[in-house]
Amino acid sequence: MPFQRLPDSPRGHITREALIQAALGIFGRDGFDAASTRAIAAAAGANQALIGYHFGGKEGLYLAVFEHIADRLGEQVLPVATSIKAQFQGRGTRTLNREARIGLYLPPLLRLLDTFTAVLVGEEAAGWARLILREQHSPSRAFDVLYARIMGPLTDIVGQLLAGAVGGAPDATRINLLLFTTLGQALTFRAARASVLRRMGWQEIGPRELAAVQGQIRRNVAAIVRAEAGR
Amino acid sequence: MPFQRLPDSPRGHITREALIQAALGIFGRDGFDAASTRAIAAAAGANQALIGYHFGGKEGLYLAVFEHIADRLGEQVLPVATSIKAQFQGRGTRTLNREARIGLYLPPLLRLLDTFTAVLVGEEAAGWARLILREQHSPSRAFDVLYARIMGPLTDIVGQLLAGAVGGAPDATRINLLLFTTLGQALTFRAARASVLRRMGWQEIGPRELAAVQGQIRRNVAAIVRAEAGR
DNA sequence: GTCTATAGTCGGATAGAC
DNA sequence: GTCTATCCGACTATAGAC
Repeated sequence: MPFQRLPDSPRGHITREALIQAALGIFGRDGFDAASTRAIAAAAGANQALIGYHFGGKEGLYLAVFEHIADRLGEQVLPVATSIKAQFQGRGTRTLNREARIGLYLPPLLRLLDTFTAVLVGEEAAGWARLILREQHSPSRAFDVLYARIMGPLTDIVGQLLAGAVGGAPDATRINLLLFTTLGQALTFRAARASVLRRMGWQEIGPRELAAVQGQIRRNVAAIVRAEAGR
Repeated sequence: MPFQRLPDSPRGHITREALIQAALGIFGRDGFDAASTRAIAAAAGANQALIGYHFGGKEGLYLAVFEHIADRLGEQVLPVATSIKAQFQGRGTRTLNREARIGLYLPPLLRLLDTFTAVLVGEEAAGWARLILREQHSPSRAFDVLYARIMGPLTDIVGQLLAGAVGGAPDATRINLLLFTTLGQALTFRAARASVLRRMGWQEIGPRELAAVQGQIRRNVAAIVRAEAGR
């Protein structure tokens, strides 16, 4: 007996979503402090007082924006990540030799990094980046949301793949250093974007440039993993 | 006949410096928008109206802060960089074989990266980072100052060392991709600091942690360079 | 749930005395 | 060069009608 579930009070729900969407854009463009609730309300086509009603205030809206970011990021990178994870469920690595380990774990690692890089330099992440980097500098409750839902699961999986490829415990310091130096290779193209564009002479990081970046990261990570596995 | 040179109007000069110093701290902690000229003046022990007098306004002070950052960064990384550069003045790379190139260019590259990493994760860069990352997202005139005086020269030298080690033109796309993926390995530990600390279980990135990071980056870059030079 | 109106604050800039 | 005093705009939050 299939029937359409009614969203609880449709009007309010629509307003909420519009405000979050607008806030994402304005917070992302101007940063938390420079963004005004007036501008957000205007962009959402909603009344400024409704921010107080729906989210309690500017900070509450900011937190709701991070929930939204976590949703979207989760949709984009976690499916790839968890499908890979499932593939290796409960598989021991002790029995494999060096070449077998690399052959098994490196390809999915490189695929996951491709996805991560694409999301990171993509259009949509531009606004998120400013907010996320702000949280990295002075973490608030929003960082907890982000870490629990995205950073944690993501680093877990990349760490497991790295550990599988080079051998060792997934949470050992050595693997974690490998992990962050690996992710950092992609992160630069977002965090140091202006410097990259200026030196490269690029106007944007479009599909062509993305492919070049992904290729370089692939080669780098392959080289690193082979070197680290070689002892 | 040695005599003390009088700074041009001593009082004003002292006030200027105090304001810049205070602004560095407050802009760095709170960001440009959240920082107030009142708080900066208070921290400097100066009068709020003097910001207008000396710098024309908040934005002028912000720019002056970047000049200061460029000064300090220049003192910390450029000496190492230029001493290395002098060492390779006018040296051609065509005549060297693979092993000779690596032996010649890799060690100074790794030394320079050590310095870069140390400065980046160091205490003093904490405040700068927020401001610099903001400029990477939406570059203003302050970015021009920073790029011309620091990022440009630094990337030039690292690019030359990489080009020397793997062979090729220093400004080719391939070298530039190598360059940014290399620098990015250090950048993460500043830009994604909160995530690093949480996953690593570190309280701070002190001398011990810095050494571990530097070691990993050394091994990574060595592996990458050897792989890239190998064709 | 949505609106108007406004209270209450705080910010950057600046005039003008010293 | 430095200070006090103040202007004026912009902001967030909220009271209260609908």
